[in-house]
Formats: sequence, structure tokens, C-alpha cells
Amino acid sequence: MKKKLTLKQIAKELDVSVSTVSKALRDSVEISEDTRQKIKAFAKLYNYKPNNIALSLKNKKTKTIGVIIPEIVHHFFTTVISGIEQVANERGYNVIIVMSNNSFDKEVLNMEMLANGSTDGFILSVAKETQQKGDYHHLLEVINQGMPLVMFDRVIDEIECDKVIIDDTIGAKEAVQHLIDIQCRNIALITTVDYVSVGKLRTQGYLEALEENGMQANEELILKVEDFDHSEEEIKKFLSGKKIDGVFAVNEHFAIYAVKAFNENGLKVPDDVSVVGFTNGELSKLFIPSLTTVSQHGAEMGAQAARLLIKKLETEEGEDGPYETIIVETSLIQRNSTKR
Amino acid sequence: MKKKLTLKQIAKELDVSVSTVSKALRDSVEISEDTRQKIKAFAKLYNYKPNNIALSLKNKKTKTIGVIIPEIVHHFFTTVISGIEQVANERGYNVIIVMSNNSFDKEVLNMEMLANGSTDGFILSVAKETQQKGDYHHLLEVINQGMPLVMFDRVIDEIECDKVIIDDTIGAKEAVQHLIDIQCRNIALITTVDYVSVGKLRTQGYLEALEENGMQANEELILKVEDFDHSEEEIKKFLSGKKIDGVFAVNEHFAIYAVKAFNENGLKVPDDVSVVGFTNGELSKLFIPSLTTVSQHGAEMGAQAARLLIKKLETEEGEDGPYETIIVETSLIQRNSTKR
DNA sequence: AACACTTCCGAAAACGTTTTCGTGTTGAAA
DNA sequence: TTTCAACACGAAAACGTTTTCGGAAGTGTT
Repeated sequence: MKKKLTLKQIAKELDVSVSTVSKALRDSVEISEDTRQKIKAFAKLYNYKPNNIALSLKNKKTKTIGVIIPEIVHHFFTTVISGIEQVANERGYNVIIVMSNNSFDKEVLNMEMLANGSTDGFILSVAKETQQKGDYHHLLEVINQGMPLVMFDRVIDEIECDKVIIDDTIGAKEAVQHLIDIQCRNIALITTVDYVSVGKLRTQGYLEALEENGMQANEELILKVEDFDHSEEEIKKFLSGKKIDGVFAVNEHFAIYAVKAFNENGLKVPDDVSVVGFTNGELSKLFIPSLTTVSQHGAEMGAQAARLLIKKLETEEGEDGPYETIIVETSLIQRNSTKR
Repeated sequence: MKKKLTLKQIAKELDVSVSTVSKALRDSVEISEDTRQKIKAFAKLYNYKPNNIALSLKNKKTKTIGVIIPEIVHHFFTTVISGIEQVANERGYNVIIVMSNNSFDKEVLNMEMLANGSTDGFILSVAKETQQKGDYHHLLEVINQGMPLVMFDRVIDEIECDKVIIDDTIGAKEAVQHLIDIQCRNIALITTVDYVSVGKLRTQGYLEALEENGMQANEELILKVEDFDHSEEEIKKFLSGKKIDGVFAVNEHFAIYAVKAFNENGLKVPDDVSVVGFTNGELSKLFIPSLTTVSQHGAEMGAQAARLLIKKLETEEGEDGPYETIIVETSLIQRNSTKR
């Protein structure tokens, strides 16, 4: 078990100083062609690789970016991570991923842990609990220390930083408009409680679409799911006995549960009722019927977030350029859960 | 933008030496109660947190573990990561995740990058391409440097290290046995090409189950999918026109494509034909019909892998204990794609 | 012979910690 | 008054780099 080779060991072995070795390896002109060759040959032979930790300490840069997500077992986030990974790696950055599990405390803890030197900056989608609490001290602190922060998907308006979002309102509006276009007249909405920002915005899109078409919103047709874990039953109960010919659900699962509920009630999707979901995951693609959804282009969002962050990291400390907010387009993917 | 507080700054501010500050914060008895209080109060007030990088350099430990997976957009791997995260965080470790995208080169690159000080050890599921090439120099090198390595799921027999696997053969055998038990007599197998170790093992389980029941394996009923991206068509073509009353597929996707193919041919699952998949993902749960699958318990595998790794990390450098191989049980989850 | 210039290399500081080893001051015992 | 232990603290080394600065040879110019 040979330990890692260091400059010092090379120096001793070749009977020169550490500084000479360092310079030789970095092709400094200060070192004669002769010794330079000798040192490089030796280094290559024994496969010398500089120690990243030492470099980080010296340069005060770690070349890694921290990603904090609420949960990974969710197709959307995995696509975002893919996007981040890709551009990060292209530019020589590592990606370190932690999960908050939607817990405020874990978000704070993880952030503090990474902020102490492990990371140059953050990409973050805030935990549900954090949105609910409205306590953002950890975010402010990180920003205050000069660490760039990019928020995506679930962002916080009050915090000034770069952001990558989709236009939830417009995405939802288009989805509902599509339902209207195919002659749905009693369109239900299955959404989340209001403190989840995306739920709120998508609800707003739903309402706007109705209004623009001169249709009356009906409180009876709006379900705000309280508890994700029991959403299936909630949805089933909500849907039964109502006269509905279209459903807009703010995520994949709600949409699927809706379809299942209809099936059990003897209603055919899309013949009797059309369903549109949000987030274009595997589920939507493979389900029968395949689901018409609003696609969020997660990989694209991740890539943009990473680009934004790296830009901030590599811009001269000089002055924080203005903060940007990138809105990535959503697109409606028509499949078999809505009739043509 | 206040920069991070360091020991040196505290020392200057309070007019003591750096060592005194360090000792005070670590509750050394060498420091008088008086100054200790003063220093701690100051540190708390200004929210001092030690710099991880400096600690890493000093201790030659990073307290982070590197996870290398072939792809993240795959429910099984995300559950594994969850498991790893959880036990790692409990023990104060960070988790850094990189993807090989099933590419040999990326696997090597990422590994080298992390091996240079960023990580104390690795948890890895090897890339498809690596298995195909049979080039393991990067793994050997890492082990040689004294960095513990735990492989999971897709492991390499020739490499000596801790491993966490499922018994693919037995899992597959049980699945096929179940099909036999419910009176299937013409059971097809949809698997991968042989160099993917799990595909090979599951194929073996299929064959063993048949043999134990005195049934003849029929080459005609075995499909080895070459190209994942075009698996749907391959499967459709394979399945059409054959007399089949049961299918065992080595993953979720293949199983779903099989069901779809049957549907299109007017065959009912499970009435006319039963289907069993492998890997218990969201897809299997929510699909209609919901799929009977062999569950791999990904979170459990991740947790075990992390435990194994941390044990190696924290055991006295003294001697490498013997390598362990943990086999986590699979379980057959019966749902609606197989008749009762 | 005196001087200036290159060329090539090493010493040392710096990044932020922890830890070992002194060392000066006190108070008490002899 | 001397001696010694206990106490409280500081200096310095170490982890592995990079970089600035200074200096010893060697070369060339008057």
C-alpha cells in the first residue's frame, strides 16, 4: 500500500527543493530544460497527482459546487442533477449533492456544513418546510459570506440571487387552455396547499385561463391536497360524484391518481374526461394512457443553473454583477390522456 | 460582505495567540476558565465555524465519501443514494455523487479526480462499458492507495473489496418459480446481453427455475436486448406470434414494454399472460396493471454499503479486516400483473 | 579587474487548523 | 530565601501546495 506521492517526496528523491519540483511541473521558465525533463519524467512514472485539498486551501477555491435538493427520489430532480453535472464537469467542477428531505433543519445543517470550505457556491431548491416557515437566515448568511447562490424551481422571491425557474403560471395556463380547446367545460384543479410556491402559481394559471375564456371558477372543483402521503384517497373522494370533463393536476402523481379514480368509477380517459399533468417524468410517458403533461425540461434548468453559478464564481470578485432570473420555457406534450 | 472568521482573526481581536484560541474552543484544560469563556463567547457571537478544508489537510481525512453511479435517472439508484445519504449523514459524513453515464472514461476520470484528496473512500456501481472492457486499473490503483472501496449492484468478482449485492440468481429463480406456480408453462425471458453481470445472473436464475421443475428451456423464448434505446421495438417484435403465457423481465422497462406489446396484440395481462419484472420502482407500483416485481431494496443496499465503508474508514489503519460481501434479500412483490 | 546581466535554484511565507513542547509567572513548601 | 509544582499561555511545526524574493554561479562587457 503505497501512500500518495507528494512534492516533498519527489524533491527528496531527486535531490532538489520542493519549489523546484513545483515549478518544473508547471513548466516555469525558471527551471532549466534539463531538470525540468527529469522531474516530469519522474512524476509521470510514479503517477504524481497534486493534492486537491492542499490546492483548495491555498487557492481558497474548491472547484466544487453544492447542490441541495428536497428529495432525490423524484424524477424531476434527477434530471436537474444530470444537467448540473454535465456543465459542471465540462468546466472542471465537482458536484456534491445533499438532500434536505424537505426538512428545514436538515437544510440549514447541510448548508452550514458545506459552507465551511467544502464548496464554492450553491444550487438549491428550498425545502417545503422552509417555505412554510419563512426563515431564510441560512441563505442570507451564505450570500453574505460572498458565496454565490442559485435557486431553482422552488425559489424565494424575497431573496436576491440568481434564479432559474419555469413560468409556472403560463405553463399551467397553457395546459388549461388546451383542455378548454378540446371542449372541456367543467375543469377540476388538483393542487397543493398554498405555501408551496409552485402550487400557488399553477393555481393562478388555472384561474387565469378560465377567466380569459369567460368561464367561472368553481371552488367545488378545486382540491388543495394537504398530505402528500394520503393524496390518493383524498383525490378519489374529491373526484367521486362530481360532473367533471377535464382535470389539471399540478404534478404527475396527482394526475395518475385522478386517472385511476376515474377508471374505478367507470369513466374512460380520455373519452369521458381529459387529464393533464405537470412534470414530464417516466411515469407520464409509460402510463396507460400516456399522460399529456407540461414538461419542465429539468436538465435544461440544471444546466442553466450551473452556468449561472459558474459565471458568478469566475467573474472577478470585483463586483457582483446584477442578479439574473432565467425562465426556461415549458412545453405541453400531448399524449393520450386528452382527446384530440 | 464579511469574509469567514478565522482563528487568527479571533486571536488578534482578543489579543491572545492562535493556539490559545484553538485550545479554548476545544475545551482544553490548559486554558483558564476566564479566557476560555471570553473566547467562546466571542466565537459564538460572530458565529465562528472551523474551515473544513484546513481540517482535512491537517487530519488527512475529508469526512466525505464518493459515490459513483452509472446513471441517476433511474429509480433504483436514487433509492440507493437515499440509503447512503442517510447513514453517512448520521455519522457526520458528506456524500459526493458523480455519474459515469456508463462510460469507462468518465468513470476513470471522476475517480481520479476524487481520489486526489477529495474523498476518504468510494461506493461504486461500475459502468456498463467498464464491465465490457474488463479494464479495472483505476479501481486497483485506488485500493492500492489505501482508499476503501465498496461496490454494489454491479460488482466485479475479480476485484477484492467489500461488496453489497443481491442474489440475482435466487431473486430471478423465485420470480420464475412464481410464474410456474400459477400454471404458466411457456415462460419467456427478456434480459440483457451477457456482459452485464446482473443480466447474466438473472438469466441463470431463470434457467435454474425451469430445470428444477423439469421444464425445458427454449431458446426461442429468450430475448437478449442489445440496445436499450430501441428495446421497445425489439420486445414487440420478439413477443408477437409466440405462444407465451408468462414473461420474466430483468427490469421494469422491459416488463412494461412487454405488457404494452401484449395489450396491442389483444392479450390481457394477467388473464392471458402473466408478467414479472425486476426492481421495484414507482413505475411498477403505479402502472396499470401494477407490476409484480422482484424488489431490490435499494435504500437498504445503500445503507449497508455506507456502513461497510465507514467501518473500514474508522477501523484503525492497522490491518485491513477481511473483505465482506453482504447479500441483501430480495422479495417478490405480488401485484396485478400476475394472476393469483 | 570590475561590473552588470542572465540563468537556475532554494528559502520562506501563506492558506487555517491542531498539537507538542517550551517558558514565564505564581504560590506554596522547605 | 530558595526550590518546585502547577498553571496559563505562546512559538513553532505539520499537512501539501504555489509564489515571491533573494542569491550563487556563470557569462559577457568595458
